[in-house]
Amino acid sequence: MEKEDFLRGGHGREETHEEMTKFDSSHDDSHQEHEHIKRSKLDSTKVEMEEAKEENRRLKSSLSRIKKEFDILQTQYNQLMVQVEHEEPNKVSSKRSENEDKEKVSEREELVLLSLGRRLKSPVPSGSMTNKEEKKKDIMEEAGDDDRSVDDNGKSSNQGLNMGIEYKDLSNPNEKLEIDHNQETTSMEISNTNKIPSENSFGFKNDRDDHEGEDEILPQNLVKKTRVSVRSRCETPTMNDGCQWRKYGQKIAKGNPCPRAYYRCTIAPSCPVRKQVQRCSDDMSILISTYEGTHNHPLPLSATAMASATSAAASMLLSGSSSSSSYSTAADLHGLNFSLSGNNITPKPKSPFLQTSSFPSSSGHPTVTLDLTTFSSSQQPVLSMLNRFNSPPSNVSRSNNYPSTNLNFSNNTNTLMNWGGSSGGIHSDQYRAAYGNISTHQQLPYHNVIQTRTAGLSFDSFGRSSSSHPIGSTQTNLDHIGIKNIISHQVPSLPAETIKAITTDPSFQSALATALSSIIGGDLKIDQNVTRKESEKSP
DNA sequence: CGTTTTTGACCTGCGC
DNA sequence: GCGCAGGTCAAAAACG
Repeated sequence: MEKEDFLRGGHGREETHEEMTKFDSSHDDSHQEHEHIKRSKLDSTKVEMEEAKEENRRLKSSLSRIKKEFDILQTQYNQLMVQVEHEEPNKVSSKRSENEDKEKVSEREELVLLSLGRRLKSPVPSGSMTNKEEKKKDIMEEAGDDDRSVDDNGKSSNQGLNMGIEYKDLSNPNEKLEIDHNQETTSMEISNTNKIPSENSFGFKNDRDDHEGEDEILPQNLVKKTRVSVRSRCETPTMNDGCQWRKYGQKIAKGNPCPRAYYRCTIAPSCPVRKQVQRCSDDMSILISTYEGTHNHPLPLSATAMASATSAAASMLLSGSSSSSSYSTAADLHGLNFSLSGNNITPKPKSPFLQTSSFPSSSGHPTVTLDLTTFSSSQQPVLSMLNRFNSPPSNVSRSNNYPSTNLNFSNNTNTLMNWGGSSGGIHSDQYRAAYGNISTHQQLPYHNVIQTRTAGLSFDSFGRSSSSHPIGSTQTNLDHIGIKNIISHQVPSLPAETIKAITTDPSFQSALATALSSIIGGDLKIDQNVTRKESEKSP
């Protein structure tokens, strides 16, 4: 018994011991592994936490910076208002005193708003009134709906970035400059406080300036006619810019065998935004999309990106025009080329910008052109980011060498811009791959990238040149992000100082920043929906 | 059947 | 005033 027990027990014990030892050792191993994994997980979590904290800090500092900027702008606005009030009596004409309302209206019109935010108008079915009535209504609304706009802003979802230019009431300081860095609303104003001269800065022949009764109409028309033209290489009939368009006409323009198609925005029934699409006669692969007007509704994010980019261009046009004496004739501005080219690899023998015979801008509208047809091999574009929203993965270089400090509008060398609807929207992994790199390399929020250095010459928010403006402290160093390249040699009438001034214009930068932010921080679902719809339309 | 596209007619502005 | 060109309208056709 004892022996048996001993043997059994001993054996059993031994066995158990062995097993225990085995178990212990294996358990130790696995435990150690487990611990190791746990520790590494913990470490990575800690790292993530640290990163999050760091990000949080950055965001906080950015927020405080933005607040400061806002304060500065508000102060400026107040000062300006005081100034305007002081100046007013000197300017008073007998007719003005007769009609003070008109005066206020014209004052409002001196302030050009590049609204990247939402500004609702009461949606009146456009079909219910004639064209003239509608135009009249537009004018009346522009002049008189300021109170409502505050209300509307409150109501709005603030998601949209309106491409285009509006007039805004000076009397509401809260609406002065509105930059929501949650990337939902960005509003930018450029005031032509220098006055739009008879031969105004856009070079319009302005017969009506003599007629004071029509003063309020003229600048309105002037701004309404400001267009932003986007040249891009695109195989599809239309460029998918995120908006929904309905074709309402087609014409064969003189000098171009390709028909010009006319589209209007159908996101909102009363949206006045129009688009013209035409192929370049010299290079059929180039699609010229010309935008005109201001969206009065929230835009899908992909559209906001394009809208902000084009707004930036329009802003540039306005800034340049209001600041440079060289803009005295239509020829100077007309065809101001907002070329987004980087280092042109293949120099063009003849600038396509100058082929105005087939160019939409030939109609006499001041037009800014974003040229997305010239490429740079080393620089990553802002607008190719837009492209990412719409292009199939094969068309997008999965760049691991994103020079986040050297953003450019130009596209990748061999990438054909594919804005067309054949794509199904951005692939999120692609998006992550692209922008993950930015964060890996530098992890800079866009405004950190933007606000890097102070440029010597700047514009104030009203388009006037100033060398020591408070905003200068937050100047974008556009050189730093490669945006200097957007002013190309194709703007011969602009002096270098002006070019620098334009590119350092805070308004311009804001718009760019918004464009960037709306791209980088965007919610892709909306975009995908829109893109899907667009792709369904495409043949 | 509702929406979009097509397309000829019409409107508007501009130059002569 | 006329002609031209750009832009828009709206009915019909096409489409989903």
